[in-house]
Amino acid sequence: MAPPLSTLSPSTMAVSHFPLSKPLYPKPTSSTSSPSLQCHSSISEQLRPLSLSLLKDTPAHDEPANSKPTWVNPTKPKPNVISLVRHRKAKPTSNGNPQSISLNPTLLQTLISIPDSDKYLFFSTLTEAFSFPPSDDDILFLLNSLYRHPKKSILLLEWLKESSFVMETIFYNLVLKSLRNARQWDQIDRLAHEMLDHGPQPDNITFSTVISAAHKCRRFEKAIEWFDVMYSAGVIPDEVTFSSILKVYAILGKKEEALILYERGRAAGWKPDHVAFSVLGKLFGDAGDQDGMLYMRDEMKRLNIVPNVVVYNTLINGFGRAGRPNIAKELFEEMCQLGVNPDERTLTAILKIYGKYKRTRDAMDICARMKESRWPMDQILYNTILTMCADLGMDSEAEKIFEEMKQSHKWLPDKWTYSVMIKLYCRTSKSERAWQLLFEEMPQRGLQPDVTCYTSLIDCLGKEGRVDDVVAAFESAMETVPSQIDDQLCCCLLSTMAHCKDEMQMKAILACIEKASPMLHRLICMLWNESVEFDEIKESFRKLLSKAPIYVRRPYCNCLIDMCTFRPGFPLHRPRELFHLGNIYGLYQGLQTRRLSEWSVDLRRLSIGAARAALDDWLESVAEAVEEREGLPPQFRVFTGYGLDRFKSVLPSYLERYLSDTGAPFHKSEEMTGSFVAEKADLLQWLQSQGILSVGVSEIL
DNA sequence: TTAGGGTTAG
Repeated sequence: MAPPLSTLSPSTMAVSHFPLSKPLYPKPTSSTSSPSLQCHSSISEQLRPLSLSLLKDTPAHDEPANSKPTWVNPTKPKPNVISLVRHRKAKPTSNGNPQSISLNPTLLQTLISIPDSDKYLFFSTLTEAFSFPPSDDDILFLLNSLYRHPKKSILLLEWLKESSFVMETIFYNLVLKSLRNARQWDQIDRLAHEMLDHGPQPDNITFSTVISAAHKCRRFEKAIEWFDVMYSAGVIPDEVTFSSILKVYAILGKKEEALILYERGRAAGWKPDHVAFSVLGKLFGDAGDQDGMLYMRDEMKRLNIVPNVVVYNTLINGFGRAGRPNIAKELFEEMCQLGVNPDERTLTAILKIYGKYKRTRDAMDICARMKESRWPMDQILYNTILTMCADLGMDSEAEKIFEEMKQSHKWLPDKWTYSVMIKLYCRTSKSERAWQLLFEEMPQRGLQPDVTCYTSLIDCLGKEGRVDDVVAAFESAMETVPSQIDDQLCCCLLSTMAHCKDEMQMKAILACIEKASPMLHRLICMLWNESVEFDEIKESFRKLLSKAPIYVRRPYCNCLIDMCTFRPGFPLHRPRELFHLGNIYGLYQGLQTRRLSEWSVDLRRLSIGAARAALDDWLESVAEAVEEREGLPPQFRVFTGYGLDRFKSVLPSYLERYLSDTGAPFHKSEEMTGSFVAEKADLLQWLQSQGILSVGVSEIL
């Protein structure tokens, strides 16, 4: 008998019944940061008692953790959360016509050529083709062949019903698959309900297909709904259905729900397979949750499951995303030692990580082994190697690979390749070459540049102060990829404004911004207007940020501060107002540090205007601390960073000049490159001389 | 596609 829905429904079994105020496994403290695959067994140990307390209404499960899963005795009560036996695929037998007739070879083509709307012709063609009831094999052949013709699949099903054929679940399942391929959710939902109401009885495959169809049609709520329906219909999901629904939880970021479902399955004796582990691995990896991934590894060890290539790929990607290149490397070497051959995706994952974390030696090692071991290659991997060279500053190697691709018959450069090369040339300020690739070579090869190509070029041209060329590149982007114009490109336009020489140039960029983002244009007009007050700016800025992706929010704020700092005409208080807003929205966390021996401000990752605002803000906070009679350290430090190339040295040079021009008593630190220090007495006296500090310094010193 | 589930690039 099916268990009551209230105890099994995933929507109720998760958060509503078991609110989790704490994570399911403990996070390591910041002092224990050494990455090791061996030291985390305690996580699962600590998870175990918690899981048992959560799972009171599941069948008793008193075996040791490392015993093999066991539900093999059919006299024991069947687990009611997950069926441990996978649904058996068996051909239907009820239509009593075991011998397949040889189908007219032209029948299929005839059926496909009939217009979808001509139901009469479709039916009469079928009736004519079969002088006696068709065999199940014939029907299955036709349904499989009509996979890419969903409307015809439905018509065939209707003809079978009208012909009083005994309908089998498998026929419906095949039609559902055809509809899933065509992403026709409403039809799928209708057909599945028809099965529930009138038969044939939906089985595990029906529900798995419906759930994965909801996933593919991005109707995630429907996937969860049908998982509930499955239990209420008395069909117990097996491991395939479990993986399908876990995948849906993963996409929705419902980590707790996924883990609780997983634990319930485990408590019922389920031994998850590679697919389930790769779904969980992706879930944890996307969340940057390394403890989750390590817990998963422990689980696999306990169950004596050696990860396959897909699980390794998932974990390597996940640890790369979580900022743990050493663990990713350990996993890669482990799989090679175990004889699990890396595939294209594995190599893509590990080389991406080595590029991102500047692991040149490791990257070269992999490239050498790729040649020796004849590891596989594909287009994405080829482009990833190119990206890696660019990330590692190996520009001449990147150019060599690019030229090889142009000569190649197999791995021709695509728009991704060009995007990498354009970015590389823009980074090294070779805007002419980037321009040539975008406007000449790509069209010659029939490649349509995407927005990232334009964004790289506009950013570079803007930094070089080539405003007319920025406008020309933007106009081209508006013409070719108008729907792709995004916040990142808007940011580059904003940043160009700070480099405008005159009002005419500024108006030209403003006109671009108006076309790209009317919302941003409105905010700029408000910032310009002295009579617009802080609260109005705040609301307009909030609207802009809330629709922008997270990674663009801080650059947006930086660029707006730069514009208000360096363009004449903006009210003088705007930069500090915007910096204050940036703080309110959490864009500038962790800039200031207070230790007993030293207070400091880190300006290294800010734009010039934002750095100036942050420095002024910090100096004021020091003055406030003095006025509040807080204990002060003997020394104060400003981190400005140091730049080796033209672009990276702009901020440190500016800040050095700014500190010097204001007469602030900061001098270059000898023991820490890229920072300036001041003694307490000198700084307080200067703060008082500038009117920033109102109390008398002699009282304090 | 051969009745159902998994992993790659700015």
